[in-house]
Amino acid sequence: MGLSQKADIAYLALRQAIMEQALTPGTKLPEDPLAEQFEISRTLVRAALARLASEGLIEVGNKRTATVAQPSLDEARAVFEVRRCLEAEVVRLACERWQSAWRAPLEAHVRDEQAAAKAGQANVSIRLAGEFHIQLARLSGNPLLTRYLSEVTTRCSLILAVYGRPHSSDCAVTEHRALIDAMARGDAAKAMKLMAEHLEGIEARALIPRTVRSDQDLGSILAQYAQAVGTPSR
Amino acid sequence: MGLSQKADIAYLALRQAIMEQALTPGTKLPEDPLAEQFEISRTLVRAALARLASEGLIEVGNKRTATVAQPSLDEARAVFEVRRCLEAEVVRLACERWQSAWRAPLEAHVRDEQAAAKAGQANVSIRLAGEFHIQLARLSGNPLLTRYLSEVTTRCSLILAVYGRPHSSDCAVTEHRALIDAMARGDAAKAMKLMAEHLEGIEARALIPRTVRSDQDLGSILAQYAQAVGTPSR
DNA sequence: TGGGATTTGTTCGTATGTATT
DNA sequence: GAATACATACGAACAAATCCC
Repeated sequence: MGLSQKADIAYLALRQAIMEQALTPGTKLPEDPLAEQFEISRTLVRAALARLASEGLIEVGNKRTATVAQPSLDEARAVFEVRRCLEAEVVRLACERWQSAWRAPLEAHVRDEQAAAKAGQANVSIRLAGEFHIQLARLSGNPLLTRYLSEVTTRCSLILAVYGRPHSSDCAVTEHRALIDAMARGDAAKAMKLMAEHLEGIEARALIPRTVRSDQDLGSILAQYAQAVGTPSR
Repeated sequence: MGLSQKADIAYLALRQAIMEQALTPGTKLPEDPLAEQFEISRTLVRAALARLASEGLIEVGNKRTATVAQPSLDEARAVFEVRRCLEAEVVRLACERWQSAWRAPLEAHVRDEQAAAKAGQANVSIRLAGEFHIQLARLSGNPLLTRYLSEVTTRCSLILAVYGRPHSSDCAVTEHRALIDAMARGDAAKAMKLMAEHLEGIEARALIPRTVRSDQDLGSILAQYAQAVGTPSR
């Protein structure tokens, strides 16, 4: 929204690359290479970068080359705090408005997560885990809530890239299954409790500092994300 | 943030004009007049508009002139739903981290609200009422929570412009005072209850449809907002 | 319906600031 | 520490689409 078609592709590709930790925190994102990679002008690149910056995924400003953000511990805690609050509301609303037809697609998603985990595709696994929560948010029927949750979820992926254990699969698949069960039973209290514990687990795993890599080869990384980033998330 | 100094001024001025309902929903915002008004180029105007659009305050896209947004009833309900959730968290955290030094500034703000209300300055009154909630959010110590709450609060002002009673002062001053008292006493439960009722009242007043005006004179309206929009809100 | 004026989308060139040798 | 190279910020101009009469 607000971005043109082509700029949207660049935005989505970069966003997904960051989510999957293909672009690690600290990586520089110069406008010219990005423009060439996506075959758009710098103007559109700037629009995409501006949006990523507004969502806290990259750091820009003052004639400095944009870089993938490296959230501080304080920022990380703030993001998790807001996420707990939003996820609780999501679960509450999803339970309240639950429809039996919702169960199958959620379970299918969890199966995908499991498949990715078994296949050892850590990056895909991380992305799918995040998307599960976004799927849930959609069930709330509230587009704004969905947008906010989408933002904090993506930032959590980034935080895990900085502070999390390498290859720790973001969410335990079994916890997602338990959540679905509780919601399908209409047990809102249980579902909210499960979600709270689930997030607690993620946050605990996320607060183990480790060293960061930097300065990778942009072209080879983005090539695979440039094409067919799928349907816009909203 | 992300916007240059001059673009920031345009953003803040437009935002405040929308908050104070000086620019009513449906008003067109052509880029050229704005550029002239703020003495910046269209590039910077576009940056400011993009940000306003991302916050749901204006509608853009599809080669159409940007207009002040006219939230639908569904959107309005969604915004209030998220606001209830965020405000509850704000109050909870503000109580948890309460410091006695916070009381005086809050009470000073409420006095300003009262003065504006007595002076019959409906627009200033609406803005101050919104800013009280943003002040509260800052006390949570969570910048992300503050940003989100700031966004929904501003959108609520817009919603009141579309659906609210004319000149209904957004928040009853006495309710703000009661809220401060409860927090100062450390009575989190009471404070959260007061906030919930307070928001309920606002939402109830906001859901009375009325006709909308449109197409006003941009120049004369923006002239007063262009200068000294004060310090950036974050 | 059609045509002209207006307005947006986009590109590209220049100036300015930063980082590095 | 100064100079060079590089990347970004900004603005002017062009083309395409829309709106209005």
